Amino acid sequence: MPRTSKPADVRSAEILNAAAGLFRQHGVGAVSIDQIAREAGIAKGTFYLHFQSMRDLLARMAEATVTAMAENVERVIATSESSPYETLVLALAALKAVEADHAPLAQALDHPDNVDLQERANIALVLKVGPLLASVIERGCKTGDFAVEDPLSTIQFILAGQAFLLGNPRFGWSQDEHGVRLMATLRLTERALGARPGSLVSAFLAVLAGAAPGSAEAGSLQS
Amino acid sequence: MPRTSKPADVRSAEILNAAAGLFRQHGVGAVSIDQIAREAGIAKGTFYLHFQSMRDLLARMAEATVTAMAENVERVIATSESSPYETLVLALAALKAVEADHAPLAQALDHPDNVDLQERANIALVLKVGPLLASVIERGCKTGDFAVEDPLSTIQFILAGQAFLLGNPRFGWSQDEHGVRLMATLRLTERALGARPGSLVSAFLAVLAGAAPGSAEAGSLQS
Amino acid sequence: MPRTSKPADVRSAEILNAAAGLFRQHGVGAVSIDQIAREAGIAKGTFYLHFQSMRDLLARMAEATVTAMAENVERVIATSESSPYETLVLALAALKAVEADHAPLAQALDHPDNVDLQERANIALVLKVGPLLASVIERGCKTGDFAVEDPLSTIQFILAGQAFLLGNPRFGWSQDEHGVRLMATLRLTERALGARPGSLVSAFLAVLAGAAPGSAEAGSLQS
Amino acid sequence: MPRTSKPADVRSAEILNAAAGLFRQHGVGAVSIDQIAREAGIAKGTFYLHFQSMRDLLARMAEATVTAMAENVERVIATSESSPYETLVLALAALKAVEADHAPLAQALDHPDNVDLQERANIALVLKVGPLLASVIERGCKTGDFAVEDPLSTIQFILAGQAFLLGNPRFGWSQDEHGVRLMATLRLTERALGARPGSLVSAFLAVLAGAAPGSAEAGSLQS
DNA sequence: AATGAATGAGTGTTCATTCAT
DNA sequence: TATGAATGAACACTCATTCAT
Repeated sequence: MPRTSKPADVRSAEILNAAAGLFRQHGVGAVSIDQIAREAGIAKGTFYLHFQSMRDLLARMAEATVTAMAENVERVIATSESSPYETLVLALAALKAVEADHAPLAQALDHPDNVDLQERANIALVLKVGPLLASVIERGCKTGDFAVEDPLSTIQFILAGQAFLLGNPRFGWSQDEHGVRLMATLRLTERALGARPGSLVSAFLAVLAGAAPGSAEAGSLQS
Repeated sequence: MPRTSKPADVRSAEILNAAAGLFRQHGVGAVSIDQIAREAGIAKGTFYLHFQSMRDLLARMAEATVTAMAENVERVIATSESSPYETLVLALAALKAVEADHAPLAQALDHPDNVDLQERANIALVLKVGPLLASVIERGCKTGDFAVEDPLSTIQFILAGQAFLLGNPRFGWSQDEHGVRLMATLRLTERALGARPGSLVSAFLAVLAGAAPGSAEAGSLQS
Repeated sequence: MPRTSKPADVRSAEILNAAAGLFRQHGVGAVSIDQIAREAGIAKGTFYLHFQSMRDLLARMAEATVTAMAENVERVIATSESSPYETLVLALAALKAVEADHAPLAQALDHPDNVDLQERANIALVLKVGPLLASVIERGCKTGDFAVEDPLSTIQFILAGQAFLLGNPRFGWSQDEHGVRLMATLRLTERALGARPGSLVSAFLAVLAGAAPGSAEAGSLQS
Repeated sequence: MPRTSKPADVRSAEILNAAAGLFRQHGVGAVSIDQIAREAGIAKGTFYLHFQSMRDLLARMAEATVTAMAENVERVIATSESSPYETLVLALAALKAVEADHAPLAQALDHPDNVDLQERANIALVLKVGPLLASVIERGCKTGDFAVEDPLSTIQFILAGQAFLLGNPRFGWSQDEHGVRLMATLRLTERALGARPGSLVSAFLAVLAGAAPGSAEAGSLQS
């Protein structure tokens, strides 16, 4: 009822945050625009001043998340002065960090019902982040750390498998099952990249033990 | 209006088939129970005699599909007398065959809107078919054809990556892009399984050149 | 809340009547489907079981009204054994009678806001009833009672003028003003049809004084 | 954003014109105040500085149109030195001219959805222009050119019939059908006014053949 | 006199589910 | 078992109007 005017981008962000919170609690499919407006402290009509439709909201939320992820990864790559091994692991960890930073936005993607939203992000991730990581691998190929024929296709496959197998809450892995699969993923990645056996695994453990960028329990990108 | 009584399982199968056809055409989200009932030639109320809800229908449809896939793979494995290489490739081909044979049920999963349904199937696939293929790999480890520490986790990751990266219509890969990623996937699989370089790729090409195994012997989904 | 099932045509008629009543009170533009459903004692969803949309309702209501008018006029013409003069006047009176018979359906057209609805009826009236009356006039031309070159165009013009000038509540004529215009209309019609001066006027007065078919205060067709 | 201040009547006229243009394109029912404001180059709030509501806008637009028509007719009558026949025909032509000159305002009334607006104009026309033409007819009665008892009622009926039957796009007359009805109308008018057979028809044809009077000298609606 | 972001009641429509027959 | 008319909560979205600036 009190009429508070705010810059468009601030309002958009508030709505996006309100929506993300509700999505996390109930899943995208169970949240109405009415609820979002209420949560954001605005009238229903105001929602439509900033978003064309629910679909529009979803798209923009997914885009914002992946953009943040790509930016994070890019920064890490540009900054890193370590070996390709560690750069790759740092980049993967940076990906995970977005979930902590952009909470609850990123976490909204976790709900079992949000497959649609999650998928948009995953696909954009494979397409946007894939090339970034491929460049790291190519560098590794020159240094002799890696040996792959088709870095882009390979890393995209790995991102896809990881996003789907480890990032999907529906599998309902126990912590142990998750750990086993994470290790298998790292070993698979080592082999796929033609890296020295154990190299990525140890680099990953080193990062975990070290500055642990992003989140302590790091391990999966999406979940 | 003609009141035809049928055994419960026959009716269920008819409804499932009617639904699959509509899902393929319009996507799950755009199909109402009204339409399904009409397509199945029954009254709306009758639908609820056989399915508790739309959610129930979706779950059972996904389950039926994956069950058929698992049965197909199992049959291939039990029958095959070839090397583990070829058995594995035959099994993967049998998996794909279900999509062709069990149309329109299997194909319904292809529609962009049906991610939810598709995912249920993919997850069940990873959980059900993964162990079957893992057993083939274990056999290969004993014969020295493969060398992996954790066959189950590894093949599950690969199934996941493949299901997501190659099975998802939203990526919109061109035929070329698809081919590149398929080859990268096979090479990645070779390495991940510790197989001789080129072995899987050539086995796969051999199968392709051969009798296109799998599709011919496929059974019916609802049987 | 009590679930009462009725034949489709009965329900349709009930809804039509409920709608007509509300339209008369508030005008078509101010009546929501919610209100109609409440008035008809059904759930909102039930409305859509019988009418595709509000537009559909309007169209069917207008059609029903005009159909009744045309049938009334046709019956009068078929039955009448009087002179063309009287037949014509009787037919015009029968038109008016529909308002009494089909109340409140016909009266709904009276509200100032219902121009759209009213117009559909008026147009259908001109097109459907025009030819019927034209046939009477043609008969009159042969008997020498009338003398017109183009009976159809002429009577359609007269129906149009009368529907608009006398049937439109927005003019807000006083009873006197209305009477003056009615008489002028009759004299104009006499002349337009080439009838003997005073003939129609007196026939009209005779009908009024006689059996007064339809409604006592007859005089205008639409209002 | 540029805050341009203008006299109230200029702004009103601009808004009226903007609205008329949109009404013509989309029909009154499909035009929002948002659109009108945008078209007029003002903010939404400014609209309400000049018009109380949409209803108000419609009423004033109809009034403006008819006022222009009445002024046109009055000017013709005052100026004309011809016979009552020709004066009458000239006046009727001047009426039609407004539709051409005051486009898009006048033409907005032509859209099928704008019946409400059209009607307001038609009614005002009958009430305002009717008396003007009646005076011409009265003059004609004195000169013996016409012979009518009640000039006002008669000409009002004729205006009504003509406005409704010939001015209503919903009838969908073909050009031929329209022509037939126009001629019938003229003959009917001759008879109704007691004019010499053929007199009006030939006067009308003469005017058509002449300088297409009316359109040239028409004034501006908002002036 | 002008702005335009904010309001919120209101709309038409859908559809999973129920239940009297 | 089967029917299908009836239900009604829920939904996305619109738009005339207000008011703080």
